[in-house]
Amino acid sequence: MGIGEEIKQSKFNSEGSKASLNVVFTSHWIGKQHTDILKPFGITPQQFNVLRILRGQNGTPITVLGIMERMLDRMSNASRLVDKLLEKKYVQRRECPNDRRAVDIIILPKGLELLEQIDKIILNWESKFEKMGKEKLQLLNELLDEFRRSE
Amino acid sequence: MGIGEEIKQSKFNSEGSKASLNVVFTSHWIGKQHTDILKPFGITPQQFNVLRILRGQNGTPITVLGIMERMLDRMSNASRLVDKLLEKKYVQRRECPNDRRAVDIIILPKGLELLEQIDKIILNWESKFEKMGKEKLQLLNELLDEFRRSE
DNA sequence: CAAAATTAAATGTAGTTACATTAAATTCCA
DNA sequence: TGGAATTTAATGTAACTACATTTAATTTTG
Repeated sequence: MGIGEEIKQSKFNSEGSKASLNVVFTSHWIGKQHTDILKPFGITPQQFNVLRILRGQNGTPITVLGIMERMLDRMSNASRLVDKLLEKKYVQRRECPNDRRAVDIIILPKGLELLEQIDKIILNWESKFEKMGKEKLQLLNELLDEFRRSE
Repeated sequence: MGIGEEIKQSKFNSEGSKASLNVVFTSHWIGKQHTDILKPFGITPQQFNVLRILRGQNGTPITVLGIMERMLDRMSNASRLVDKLLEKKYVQRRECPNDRRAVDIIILPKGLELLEQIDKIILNWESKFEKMGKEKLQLLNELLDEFRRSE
C-alpha cells in the first residue's frame, strides 16, 4: 500500500510534498512499533535512544549537551530524560571535573543489561528490512540525506 | 551531511537500522520547519493537517473518524484538534443526519482563507525539493512505501 | 582583574499526546 | 423484538514536548 491509500489522499501538490508527508507518516509508523516493543520494559523510545547513545560512548562519560547533540529530536528535555533513567538506576550522574557547570552521564551495568535484552528484539524487528536488499536501503538513506540537504 | 554526521554516530547495526533512524530524524527535521512556518498563524502542524483534510473534502462533510483515518499520526485526539479549530472559527460541527453518534465537520470560509495564506508559504518551502529531481523523489516515495511493507 | 557575555543544566509552563474509560447510538443475532 | 456487542465521539489522566526562564559556572574583553 502506498502513502496515497494509507492516508486516503489521491492527489499531492508535488512529488516533494508527497515525500514530505511520506517521511512523517513512516516515522509515526516506526515510532508506534518502537513504543510497542519498549512498553514491556517500561521505557519510552526517547529514553531508549538516550541509553543507546550512552552505550555508544563505550564507558567514556558524556555531558547532557553531548547527549542532546546526538539525539534524534530536539533537545528540550535531555535533562529530564536522564532524570527518568536515573530514577530507574540505569545511569549515573557525575559532576564534570573540568567544567563544574556540566554533568557527566554514564550508563550503569543495569542499563547495559536492559539494552542487551531489548537489542535482541529490536535487531529482530529491524531484520525484516533486510529482504528489501542492502542496495535499496542504502539508496533510501542517500535520498533522505539529499532530501534534507535541499535548500 | 549524512545521518551519521548529524547524530554523530559512526556505526549502525544494519542499513535498515540506519534507514529507520534516518526516517525518524528527517521527520523531526520536517516537523521543526513546519512548526516554524505555522507559528505566525497560530496553528500547529496537526491542526493544519486537519484543515487540509477538510478542504480535501471539497465541501463534503466528514466525520471525526474519517479525519482520523486520514491523519498522519494516530487518532487519539482528532476530537480535541477539531475543538481547537472550532474555537478559532475555522470549522463547523454538525450532527450527522444518518448516524446520530457521528459528527460531521465542515471547513468554514475563514478556514479556507487561512489555508490559502499558508499554502503559498508551504508550496514555496516544498519547492526546494524540486531540484532533487522528480525521478529521485518518486524513487524516495517508492522506497518508503516498500520500507513500510516489510514484514 | 572585574563586569558583561556566554554556556550548561535544571526547571516552570502551557499545550499536546497516548491510552483508557465513558456515554450515547447503532448493529447484530438469538 | 430485545439484550449483547460494536461503533462513534468525547473526556479524564499521566506523561511528554517545546519554549522560556533561572541558576550557576566559565569565558571574554575593556
